[in-house]
Amino acid sequence: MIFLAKPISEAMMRLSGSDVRAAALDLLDEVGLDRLTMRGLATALGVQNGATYWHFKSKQALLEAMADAMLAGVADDLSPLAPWDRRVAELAHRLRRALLSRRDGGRLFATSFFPLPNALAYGEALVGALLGAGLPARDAAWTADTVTYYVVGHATEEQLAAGPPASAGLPNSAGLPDGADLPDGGGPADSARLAAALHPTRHPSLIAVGEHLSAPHPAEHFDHGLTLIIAGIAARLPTQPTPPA
Amino acid sequence: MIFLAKPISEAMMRLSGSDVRAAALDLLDEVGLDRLTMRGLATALGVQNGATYWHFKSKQALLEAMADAMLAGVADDLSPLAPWDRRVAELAHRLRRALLSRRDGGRLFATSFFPLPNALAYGEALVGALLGAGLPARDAAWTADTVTYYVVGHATEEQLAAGPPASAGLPNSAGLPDGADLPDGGGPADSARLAAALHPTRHPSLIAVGEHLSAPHPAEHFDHGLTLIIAGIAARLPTQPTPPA
DNA sequence: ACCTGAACACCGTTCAAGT
DNA sequence: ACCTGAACACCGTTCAAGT
Repeated sequence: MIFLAKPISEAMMRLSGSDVRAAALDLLDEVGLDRLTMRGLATALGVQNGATYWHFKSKQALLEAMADAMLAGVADDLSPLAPWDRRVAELAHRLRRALLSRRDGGRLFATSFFPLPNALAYGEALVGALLGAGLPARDAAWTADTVTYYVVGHATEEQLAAGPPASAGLPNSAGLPDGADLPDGGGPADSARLAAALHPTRHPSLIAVGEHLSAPHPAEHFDHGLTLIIAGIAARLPTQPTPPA
Repeated sequence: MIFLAKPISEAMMRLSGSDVRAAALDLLDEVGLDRLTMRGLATALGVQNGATYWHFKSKQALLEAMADAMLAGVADDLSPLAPWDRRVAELAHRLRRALLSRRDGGRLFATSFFPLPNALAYGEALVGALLGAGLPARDAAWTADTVTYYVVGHATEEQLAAGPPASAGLPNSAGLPDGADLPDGGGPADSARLAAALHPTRHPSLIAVGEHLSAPHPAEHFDHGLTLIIAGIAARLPTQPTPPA
């Protein structure tokens, strides 16, 4: 009993940086980004308030580490012989999946800064695919930005539409009845608010497309825009689209 | 003197909701979104702490009002006879300009919710242009989303790259020497950090496009992606692109 | 109607001191 | 090396009471 290699209980265990990061990601799923607090994290870890600051110098540093951890594996084993457009689509889908894997993951990533390892691996693979398609350096870099803005923007909106019960109002909403009533998030409330704001003569086009303004099938919605962007890339490729004439 | 229609000094004046909103937008320019505080706003207005809560029920409500005020006029006088692609480009440029008109305007808009009047007017004009191009309802609605994600994502990144001295670290950085040393923001520091993180064998593509990763000409960078998206829209139009064969 | 004064329930961060 | 205890300097929000 005395020389157990790993203690069974986690209580009284010393923390590692990745313990802190993992607990922070779990807490994020529980409470959302706006309610994620260093004090709450310390409580979840069973330590005192300042303890986490030995592992991360600031909340911002922890958030960046969380963002990058969320992207683990996004660029792994990407088939290098697949055509460029399939590789781009695959990377976009993987980034989307990574961002959706945690509550408010899109916003978390968006407020982070760039040069962390998994984000770099994603960028490397994406730019590589675009260079492979024949784009010149400048176009490859800038096109990668366009794709990434789209993926992050889409994921952020999707998560905002799905789950603002705990993160919409700022930190305080203290006495909510913990309602897990609605099946799929906050969609219906949002689209009702939107419908109420539409005006028959001022917003004829919005009313004409009405039902499609709040997309109930985010995956289809995502693919629509992604396909659009990839079509735009293809249309500008040096040689490919129009056979010589 | 006694019956002056409008008092000369603003001191002791009662506030209107738009006074509060305007002061909040000015304060945003001064301190950035992360340091924008209800208490600082009250101080700037020369009133006590809780005074602003008579005009806006919460900080979130004020932020939404600010976001929409920032968009004032985005959809005004849009030439209805211009071709669809010019109208889309014009709207995208106008939204960009609106977001850039205030510090952290992109982030402010992104964390806001949708159905406010100026945002609706923008959406109406954009969807109208896309319907006019011949897109079916669903495609028009979803394509408008794609364009808007791009514009907001781009503006957010541009402002993040340009000005994080006051909003990068969370609210506390108390004792900074108020340095207005660097000419154009924080660009060089960021690209140095990025260059340092690049690894010759792990990131060959990123290194190959190196100089283009941090774009010094945001307007060109913006147009690149916008043109790409518009080309993607054109490529999917029901009839236009390929003459019958 | 509009604001003050004062409180309530929080925050992120630092840092001597302990082990 | 890793954490405690306690403090510092803040927050958003509410609300009786004033005018």
